[in-house]
Amino acid sequence: MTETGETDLVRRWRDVLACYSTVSCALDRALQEAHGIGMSEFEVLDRLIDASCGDLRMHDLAGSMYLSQSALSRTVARLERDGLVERSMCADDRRAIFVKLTAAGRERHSRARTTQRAVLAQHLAAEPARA
Amino acid sequence: MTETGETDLVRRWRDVLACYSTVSCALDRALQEAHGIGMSEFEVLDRLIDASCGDLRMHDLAGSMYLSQSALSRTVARLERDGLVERSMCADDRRAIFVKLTAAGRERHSRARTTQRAVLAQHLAAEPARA
DNA sequence: ACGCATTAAATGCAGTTGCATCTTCGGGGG
DNA sequence: CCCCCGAAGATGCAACTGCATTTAATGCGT
Repeated sequence: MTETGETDLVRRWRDVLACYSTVSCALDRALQEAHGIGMSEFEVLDRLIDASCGDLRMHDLAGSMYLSQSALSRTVARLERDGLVERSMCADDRRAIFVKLTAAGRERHSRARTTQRAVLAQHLAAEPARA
Repeated sequence: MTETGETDLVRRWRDVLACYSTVSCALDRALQEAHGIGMSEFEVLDRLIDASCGDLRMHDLAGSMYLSQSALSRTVARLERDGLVERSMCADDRRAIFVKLTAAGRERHSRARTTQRAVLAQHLAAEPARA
C-alpha cells in the first residue's frame, strides 16, 4: 500500500514543486513571447478545442480549470478583448454565458500548441518528476 | 530511453498541474489559516532550518527558492515584520544581507511543519502524480 | 587612486489571482 | 402572483508576483 513515510512525502512534494516551477515558468514565458497569451489563456483555448462544438458555458469551463471563478471570468475577458473567443448569452438560462472559439482563436491555439509541445519536450522530458 | 510521445508528455503535464494545484491550494490555505503564513514564507523558514546555523545570505536563499529575487525580498520583509526572522548586515560584504531565524521563527516553523506534513499526507498520498 | 562594469538587495509599477460582494436570473413556497 | 433562496457571472479590492530600475558596495583595470 505504498506506505509513504513523511520524509518521502516531503521529497515527492519538492519534486512536484521543482517540476511545476520550471515548466510553468518556461511555458508561460514561451507562450507570452511567441503568441501573446499566458498559460491560463492557453488552457482555456485548449478546453474549448477539446469540447466538440468549440463552445462551453463559463460554469463548465470553470469546472475543468485550476482557476477561481473570478480569475476565469477575467481570463475569458482578455481572450475576448484579443478576439480569440466570443461570449454569447444562452437562451435556455439567461444567467449562463457561452464561450466560443473564433477562427483567430483556433488559429492561435494551433500555433501555441506547437510551442507548448516543444517546451514540454524540453523541460518535462528532462525532469525526473517521479521519485 | 523512455521515448515519451507528445500525447504522453501532455498527459504528464496535466498530472503535474493537477497535483500542484490541489496540494498548493490546500497547503497555502492550511498554513494561512493555522499559522498566518503562506507557502513562500514557510519555504523560507524551511530553508533556514535546513541551514546548519539557521542563517543564510539573501542571495543563497534565492538560489534554492522558486521565487524571483524581488519576491523573495518582500517575503523576507513580511517574515521580519512578523518577527520570525531578522535581517542583519554582513561584515565581509556590506551589500549582502544575512537572514536569521528568531526563536519565534523556529517555533512557528515547527508548528507549521506539522500542518504541512498533514496536508501532504492527505492530498499528495492520494494523488497519482506519476504517469 | 579613479572610474567603470558587476553584484546584492530594495523598490516602483503593472499584471494576475482569490475573496467577498453585487447584479441578474431561475425555481420553488405561500 | 409575489417573495425569498440559490446559482451564474462580473467586479471592487487587497495581496503576491515578476520585470525593470535604483541604490549601494565590490573589485578590476589603468
